[in-house]
Amino acid sequence: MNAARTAGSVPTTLSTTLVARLRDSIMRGELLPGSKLNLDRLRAAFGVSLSPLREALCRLENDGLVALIDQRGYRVTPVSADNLAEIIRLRVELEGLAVKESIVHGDVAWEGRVLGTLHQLSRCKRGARSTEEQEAWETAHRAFHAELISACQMPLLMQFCATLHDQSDRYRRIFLKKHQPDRDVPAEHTAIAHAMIERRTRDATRILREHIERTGRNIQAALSVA
Amino acid sequence: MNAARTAGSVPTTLSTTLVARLRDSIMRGELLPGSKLNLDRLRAAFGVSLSPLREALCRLENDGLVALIDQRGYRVTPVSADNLAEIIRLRVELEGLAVKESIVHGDVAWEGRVLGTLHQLSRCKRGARSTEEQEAWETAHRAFHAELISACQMPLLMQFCATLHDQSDRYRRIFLKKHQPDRDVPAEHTAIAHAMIERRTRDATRILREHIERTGRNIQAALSVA
DNA sequence: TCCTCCAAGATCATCGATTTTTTTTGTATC
DNA sequence: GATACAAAAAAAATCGATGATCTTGGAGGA
Repeated sequence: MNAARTAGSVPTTLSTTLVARLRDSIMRGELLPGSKLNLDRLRAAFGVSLSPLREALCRLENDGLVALIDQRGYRVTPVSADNLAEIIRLRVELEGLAVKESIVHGDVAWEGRVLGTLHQLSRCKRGARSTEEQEAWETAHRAFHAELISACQMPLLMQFCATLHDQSDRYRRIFLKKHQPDRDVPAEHTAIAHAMIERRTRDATRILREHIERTGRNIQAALSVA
Repeated sequence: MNAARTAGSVPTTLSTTLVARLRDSIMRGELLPGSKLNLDRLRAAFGVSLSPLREALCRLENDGLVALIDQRGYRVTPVSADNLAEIIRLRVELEGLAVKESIVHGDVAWEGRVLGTLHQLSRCKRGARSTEEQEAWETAHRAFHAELISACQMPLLMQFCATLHDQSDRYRRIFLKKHQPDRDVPAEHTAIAHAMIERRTRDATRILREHIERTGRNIQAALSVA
């Protein structure tokens, strides 16, 4: 899963391109949680045939963004407080484990990549005006978190983390649209990166946990109002 | 994922039926790890068209049993010592977490279901002669492990565990085909079940870990010979 | 003898149309 | 006015065929 995002190669098939386009629509909340996905309308909207569309949707199922019910088509995965709570809980557990392993196995090249993505992220403006700036921040943010755990030498774990991260991002992007950052997020990112590079395992996992859980609480608050 | 297996409803679409049939073929090792899956031959072999076949394969990707490469078709997921090691490691971590939560949230009905599946498992003969008996044991074994963690109230975690369990089962079924059980597996199952019901969290997680890791070591041994 | 390039065959990806199932709508009955 | 049934419409699932891409094997040249 996340093939279109993690693979370095250029997407060559229509299906693969569609996966990315559909994912963006869902992540941005254009396709609302729980809403039915009419295949014929989607087909027309994206200008493709049914085969690649079905395949793309099937691949999004891996990422937990859509769900298929036999004879009844696809729906965007619904949101709920319970579901969000589990995502947060699992992110803490799994990213925590991945961070520990990354600290053990990371070499100098990895340290460089972590600082590199941190720098790129710092150059993006949060709460940006334009959509492009916002997208740039999202991409950089995702890349940074992926890089932190990239040295853990556990591909499956990295995949689980990426899936959970995507799902949690969807909640954040839908429910914290107008939310002004109430805390110094860049400082938190810097703190995590340095703790990891300096092999302060306890600090790294603690800061990461607080980082994830605080975002989770903010979303929960917005979710319970809606 | 694992929809065909976990859902109580009867599979109604061709795709859903195909998922189960293909899964069995891969789990049994009939379709060899790393082997290319020729769509045309599979289509003919199963007597279906390309559309449901592609969809079924796509769904098996979720379970990590096949992998798609653009313009180059599907392959059965290859096996490796590293991959197995990660599966074992993650099973210990994730099932361990799920067991703890299940112990916290499990009620009397759950205790009953655990003992029920344990009993059914005990009535199946391991290392059975016939294929049917072997399949019956596999099904009962999977159901037992699923029931242990069914009270954890974390659907995503249960899904992760089911996926990892399937993958680890594939290794066991392929590489321990002729393997005679070298230990008292039924006693281990009984010990885990009772530890959980009696809320001895430390015992439960420890026995489960040993259970998983010992099987893992046996497979690793067979794998390194092959 | 070995390498490179090209054409033929095989295979994957996509399409438009058909079949099957579900959902909606309209009508008759209680 | 509500409920049950039947027909029509909508939608999903599947199919067979076409177009695009990759792979294989052989001819030509170094």
